[in-house]
Amino acid sequence: MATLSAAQLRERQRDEYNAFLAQCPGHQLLATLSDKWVTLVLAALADGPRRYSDLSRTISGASQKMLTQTLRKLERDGLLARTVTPSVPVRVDYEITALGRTLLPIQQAIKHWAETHIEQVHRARAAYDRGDAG
Amino acid sequence: MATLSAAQLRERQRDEYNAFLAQCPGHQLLATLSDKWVTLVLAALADGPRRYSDLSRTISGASQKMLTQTLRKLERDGLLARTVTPSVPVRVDYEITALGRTLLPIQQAIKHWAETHIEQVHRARAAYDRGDAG
DNA sequence: CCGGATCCAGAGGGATACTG
DNA sequence: CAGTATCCCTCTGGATCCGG
Repeated sequence: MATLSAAQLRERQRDEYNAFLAQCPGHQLLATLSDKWVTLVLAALADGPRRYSDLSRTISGASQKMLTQTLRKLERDGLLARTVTPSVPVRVDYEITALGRTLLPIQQAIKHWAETHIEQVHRARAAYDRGDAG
Repeated sequence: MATLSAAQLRERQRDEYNAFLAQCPGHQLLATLSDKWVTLVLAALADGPRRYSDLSRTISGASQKMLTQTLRKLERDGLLARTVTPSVPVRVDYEITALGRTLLPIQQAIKHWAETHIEQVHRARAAYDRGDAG
């Protein structure tokens, strides 16, 4: 019998690729960037430090779970800094780091491409949905 | 009673934001870019046209469902072109479009940032996971 | 005030079988 | 060869309650 069935082989290759993806820097960045709330958080912090509750109000669509989770992830990646002031009700401030700031131009580039080409994309979609072949 | 409970208000704001996201060009692009297979497909087609089965072999981790779905989405967005040759076994070729090519520099920029800064991120993560506060 | 823990629904992704 | 249709399962994201 063969060492591996076709299905097993495919599965292994998929696993290998997933393992590769987990290592791939580009994909890690993409994963971060495309996170639903990351862009908002970074944008909110671009102007200066903010308190948790402040962010929560600004990014009003996010549940605290998601906001906290997003902030933790960004903090872990060194993209923003968390400062706890042990006053009586605790006070927590978040601030974008130098590393985090280097990400802003990338976001701008993406935004720029998107704004420049989105109409072409929309036209292509409209044509496709009409059933145009050429 | 109040017009809206706090929960209802939050829900509405979340819906509004989701609606906004669906319209936001930047996020649409991010959604495309961060799709698990898009990068691979675009990269595979950067050198020239390819047949479906060829792509399937190159991107061996993807199921046909995912490959087809990815190709369809990219075709719909006008990022690549699909050519059907009605020979006896049907032949389908995929080719990147001019619009699709303008995306490659963005991918490169992302890749570049990632490769340049990933070590800082990894160090930050290691420090964070060790429990370093500062 | 900040956020951890738990539970739950819905979307995304995959295996398999079938069609032109 | 190049898909389409179906079922299933994991994984993300959100609500809610609880603790420091």
